[in-house]
Amino acid sequence: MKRHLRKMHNVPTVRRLPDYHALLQERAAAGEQFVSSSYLAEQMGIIPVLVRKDIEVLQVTGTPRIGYPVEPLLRRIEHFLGWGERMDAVLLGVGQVGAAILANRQLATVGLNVVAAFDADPRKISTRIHGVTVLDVAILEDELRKLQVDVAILCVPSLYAQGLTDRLVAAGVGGIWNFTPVRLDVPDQVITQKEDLTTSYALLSARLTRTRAETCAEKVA
Amino acid sequence: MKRHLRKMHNVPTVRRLPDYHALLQERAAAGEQFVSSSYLAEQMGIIPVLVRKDIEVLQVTGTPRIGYPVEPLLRRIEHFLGWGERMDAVLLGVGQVGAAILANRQLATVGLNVVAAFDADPRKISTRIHGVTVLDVAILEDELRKLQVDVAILCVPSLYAQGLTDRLVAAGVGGIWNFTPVRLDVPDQVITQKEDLTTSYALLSARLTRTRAETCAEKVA
DNA sequence: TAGATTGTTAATCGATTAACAATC
DNA sequence: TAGATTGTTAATCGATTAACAATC
Repeated sequence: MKRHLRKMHNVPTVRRLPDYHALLQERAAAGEQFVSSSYLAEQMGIIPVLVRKDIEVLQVTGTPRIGYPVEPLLRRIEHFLGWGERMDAVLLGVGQVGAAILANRQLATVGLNVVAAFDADPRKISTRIHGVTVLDVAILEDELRKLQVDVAILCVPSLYAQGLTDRLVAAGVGGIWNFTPVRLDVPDQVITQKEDLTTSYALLSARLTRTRAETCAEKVA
Repeated sequence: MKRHLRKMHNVPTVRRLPDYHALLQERAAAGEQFVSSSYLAEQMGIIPVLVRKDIEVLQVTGTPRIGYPVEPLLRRIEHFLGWGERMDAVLLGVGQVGAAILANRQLATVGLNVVAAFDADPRKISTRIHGVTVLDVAILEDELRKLQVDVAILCVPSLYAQGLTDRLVAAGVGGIWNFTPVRLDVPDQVITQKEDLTTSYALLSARLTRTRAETCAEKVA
C-alpha cells in the first residue's frame, strides 16, 4: 500500500472544535439542552452558516427553531477528535515547560493522561511532580514496553530532541507532541505536532505591526 | 472611518515565515550566502513553488541557478513580522506558564523584550525571575504609563483574565498574548492572540485517531 | 550551449460565504 | 399562520499546485 503523506482535511474545522466544545460545556453546565448556530457563531466571532457547516461534518442534526442538542454535539466532537476514550502519554524533560504541562488541568479533561515522566537529572528522578512520577530516561525503552502509550510529549533541550525521538519511534510511539524548536525527522507513519512560541508570536507581531503602520498612516492623513 | 474587523491575508505564509527564518539563520551561521527554494522546501516538507510564492510576498528576488540571498531574506522576514525593531512587553501572572515563558530564550532573539512581570502573590513581588523583576499588580496602571509597552502576556488564572484585560485595554496596550483558556472581550483595535494547548492537542489527537482507525481497517482487510 | 533555478500565469482545490428552500 | 432556524446548493474567495517561460 502506498504510504501517502495524506493531508488532513478540515484543519480549520478541527481548530474550531475545541472552542465549540468549551462553549457547549458551559451551556450544558447552565442546564441548556439546545444551542443555536447563531449563538455559537456570536461567541466565536464567526458567521452562523460556518458553524452549521462544521456541525454538518460532525453529523449531528438540529431542529429548526430549536437548535442543536448540546449533549450529542459534545459527544460527537469528542469522538471526532479522539477525546472520547483516554489517550496515554509519557512526558520527556521535566524542565519549566514540562512542569507547566504537567500542571495543566485542562489536558486531563480532554482525555490526555500522562502516565509517566522521564528526566536525566538525578535530583528529579523518583520525585513526583503534579502527581506524576519522574523516571530515569535511561530506562525509557523498558518502561515504554510496559506502558504502551500512544503519545510522547517532548520538552527536552534541543540537543537531545532527535536522539530521543529516534528511541521513541523505535519503541513504537504513534505520535510526538514536540515542544522543542527542533524539526524532528520521523518516518511517515509517526505523527508529530510541533508547538512553537515563535510561530504563534509571529501571528501576533505581524498583525500588531500592520495596525501600528495603519494608525500612523491615519495620523498623517 | 469604518473599523473593519480586517481579516489578515497570508496567514499560512505568516505561519511558515518563522520556520524559514530558523533555517536561514542556520545557513547564515554555516557561512552560506545563497539558498534555493528547493532546499527550503525539502527541509519543511513542502514544494519549492510554494516557497517561491512566500518569498514573492517578501519582495526578495533571487537569481536563477544561484538561489536567494540569505541575509536579505532574513531581514525581510524580520521586517514583515515586525521582528526588526524590538517589541516591549509585560507579563502578568508568574505561575508555571509565566515562568516558562520568562525562561524562553528564543523570544528575546525575535525581538520580544519582557520589561516587567506582575503578580498578586506577596512572596513573588520584588523577586527577580529569569532576569525580570516581579511587581505588584496593584500598581499595574502606574507602571504601564511609565513603560509604554506594546504587548501584554496574560498567564493569570482564568478568574482574573477578563478583569485584567479591561485594565490593560484602558491603559492602551495594543496587543494581548492570551495564555488563559478564556475568550477575551476586547475592542476591535486591540489585537489578541490566544494560545491554547487543547486546540493544539486537538490537531494531534484528531490525526492520531484517524491513523489508528486506518491501521485497524488494514488489519481487517 | 545546456541545465538548473527563478518568476509568472493559469488551473485546481478547499474553505468560506451567499442565497434560499425546508421545517418546525 | 408567521417567523426563526436548520440544511443545502451555488458562488466566491484565497491558497496551493501545475505548467512553462525567462534567465543566468
